[in-house]
Amino acid sequence: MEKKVSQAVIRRLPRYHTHLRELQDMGVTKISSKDLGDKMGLTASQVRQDLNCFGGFGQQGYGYPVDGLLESIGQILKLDQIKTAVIVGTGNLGRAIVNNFNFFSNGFKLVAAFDSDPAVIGTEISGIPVYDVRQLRDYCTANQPDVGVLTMPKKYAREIAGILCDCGIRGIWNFTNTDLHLDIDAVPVENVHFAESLMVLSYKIGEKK
Amino acid sequence: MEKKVSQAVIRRLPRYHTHLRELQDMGVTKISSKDLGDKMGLTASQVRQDLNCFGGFGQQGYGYPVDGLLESIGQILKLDQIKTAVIVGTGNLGRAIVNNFNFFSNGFKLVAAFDSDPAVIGTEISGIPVYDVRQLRDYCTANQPDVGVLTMPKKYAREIAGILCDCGIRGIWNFTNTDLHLDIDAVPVENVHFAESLMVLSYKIGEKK
DNA sequence: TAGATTGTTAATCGATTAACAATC
DNA sequence: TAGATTGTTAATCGATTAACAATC
Repeated sequence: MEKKVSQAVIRRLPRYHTHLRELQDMGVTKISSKDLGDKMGLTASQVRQDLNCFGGFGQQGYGYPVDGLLESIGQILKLDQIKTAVIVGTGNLGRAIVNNFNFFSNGFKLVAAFDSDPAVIGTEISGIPVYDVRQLRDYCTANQPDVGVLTMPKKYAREIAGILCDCGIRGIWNFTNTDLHLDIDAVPVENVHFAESLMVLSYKIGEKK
Repeated sequence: MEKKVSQAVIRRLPRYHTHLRELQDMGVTKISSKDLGDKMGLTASQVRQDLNCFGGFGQQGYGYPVDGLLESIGQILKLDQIKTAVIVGTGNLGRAIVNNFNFFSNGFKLVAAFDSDPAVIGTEISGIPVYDVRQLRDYCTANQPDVGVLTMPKKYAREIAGILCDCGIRGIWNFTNTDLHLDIDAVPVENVHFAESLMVLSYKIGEKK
């Protein structure tokens, strides 16, 4: 694509994907921008504008084919290109993610976990080996994982992110409730900040009072 | 406040709070909109516009007092008003949240957990009692918690959300990777959608390629 | 006082919505 | 064909940035 796509549109892409998959599961084969918009809480116009950032997936007088559009959005999101991930930190949250998160359906394969606790180093979690965090640099240099998942205490976030960037990581999925300021800003960071989310909820509740 | 504050501003409030707390910890007593903006990746102008949605916290020629501004933003976010929360679902993610998430520093007190697994019903997790999910309606009717945290499998999300709304819940913190469409849209929902976040990262990595 | 920096208005920029010709 | 619905341009709306008088 030539013209850059706005952040707002990018953040809606996964939602299109999810809703289209739902439609597919229900056996729906075509959908109009109007109906898809209603389902997602968007206007028909916005749906068409969003999709046309990437190409003309619809057909006049008909609508959009669910299967085709779902596949196209999957390709735009690169879900069809399997990328590898390592996770640093196997406390409760890290463990929850390793055990339950379906990396594969989001285009990822989790290949290794790292921790500093001797009690878990050398074990496996759901089939993923846990290595000593001191081996992180060597491992990443040798294996070139695509993404690092940060689930360790926030005080180590900068240091670990630095190591990952040194080794050529391509993206960071950050759960540490810290704004990472990477030296290399070519490395995209996606934050999942529980605390910020809950504070927003706190605010909204206050408003409704 | 009279004029409604935009979503974009609201989502930045927790970040102001976090960064101001950092400054406070470093012993900084005053900060200009310029310096705060630099720290957060915003323009000085935007910082001033944002803060002036809620009041004039600064002083010409001086800047903003860190302590005072931090406290004011805490009040805007209602962090000083303790609200109660119940969590539904004590799998890995639910357990991770119960064990590790600091509800208190975000203005909440977690009071109960619910699950359907007989093996955990009747136990405690970090001091929080786990009840049978079938008791959820009665418990909420009797105790009127403010917020429900959804960490159960997504297929139950609608049903549980319905029960919570029936009982007068004031907000929902939704981890189920589903868009909840509540009947009562007076109840705010905050989503923490891991899959959407990772898909966005997948997209961004693809762009950098 | 002079310098710094706010609060606030105006200008710009970008995103959403509306409109409609194209066309299946 | 007639009806439906897209792709796309134009209009509107809202958010960000710039500018500057007020003032500490």
